[in-house]
Amino acid sequence: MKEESAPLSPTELFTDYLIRHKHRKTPERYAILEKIYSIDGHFNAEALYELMQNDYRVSLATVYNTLDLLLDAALIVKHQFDGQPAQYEKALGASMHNHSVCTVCGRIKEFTDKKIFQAIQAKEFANFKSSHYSLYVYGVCKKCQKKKKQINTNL
Amino acid sequence: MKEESAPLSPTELFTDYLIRHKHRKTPERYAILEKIYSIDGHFNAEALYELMQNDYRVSLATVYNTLDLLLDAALIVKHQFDGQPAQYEKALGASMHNHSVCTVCGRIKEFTDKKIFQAIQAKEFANFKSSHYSLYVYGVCKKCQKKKKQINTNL
DNA sequence: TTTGTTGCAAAACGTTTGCAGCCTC
DNA sequence: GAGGCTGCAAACGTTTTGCAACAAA
Repeated sequence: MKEESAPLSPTELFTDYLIRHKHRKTPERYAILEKIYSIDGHFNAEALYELMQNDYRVSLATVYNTLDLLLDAALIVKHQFDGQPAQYEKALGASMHNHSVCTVCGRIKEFTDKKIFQAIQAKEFANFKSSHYSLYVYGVCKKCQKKKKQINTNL
Repeated sequence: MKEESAPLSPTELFTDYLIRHKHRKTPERYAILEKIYSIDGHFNAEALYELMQNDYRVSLATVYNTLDLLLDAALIVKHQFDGQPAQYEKALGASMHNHSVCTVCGRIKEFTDKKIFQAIQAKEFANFKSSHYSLYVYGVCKKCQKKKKQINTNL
């Protein structure tokens, strides 16, 4: 059985990145990466920091430092939803998805759409090498539609 | 000449919104709206505040307050690019555009694409009434591609 | 007259930074 | 052994808040 182009694990990719950029391979960094890849869905720096306290204790500063490295290594993705602190999620193993954001309650849901994906993938830039994208569709969720209707009726 | 469905001006729409939501029609709010609609492209709260000092003086708190109202009234759009303070832009009269963001230098450019636009417009949600969207394509701009190449070569 | 809005300054918040000691290389 | 990395706490910059005075309704 041939093994050409076996997919590299997040850890292997991170090691690769650290070596290439002449950064040190500290236990803190690997502990954070592992924790992140055990999380499904979004998380923020603070929440990750709290989670870490249970097993491998690291400072919040190191969490931020490592998140920056992982971002640069394209192992995680960062989202900045309105009033909230920055949200992160793993970049590997998760399906490519978009986000719908309720402008009233802030609720965020994920969705996928083949046509949208293809249209964006097909886009060619003259002076720009694109790597990934974030699409946020804003609107009002079902729950909040009711509330809004009341306001408009009461005018 | 018939005049059915004459397009309402930002000011008219704002008045409408304020009345509907039982908010007061203060001169500060209209001054801010007017200033915003005189700006082409992005701006942040601080920059808007500075600009206002020249004609109608308002406090920074009022700027933030009014930006929130205009956001809710869908008269402006808000963007949260990475390290930067929140960026705003008028929602009416501007062409629907997307943003490409260089992950190295942070440079942001606008672009339009009919197919992407149509694909997103066509998307139907089961429990969500969409109103607008933001698409951020991340990658590396030409200038920064050179720098990166150097790093990877030097490894 | 009532009460939402303003300006001001202080506080809050997420994130970054400076520095001494530590640990990878 | 040298220099990058860590933890800690203090600093930072943006945004929010509390409050007294003001003004729209």
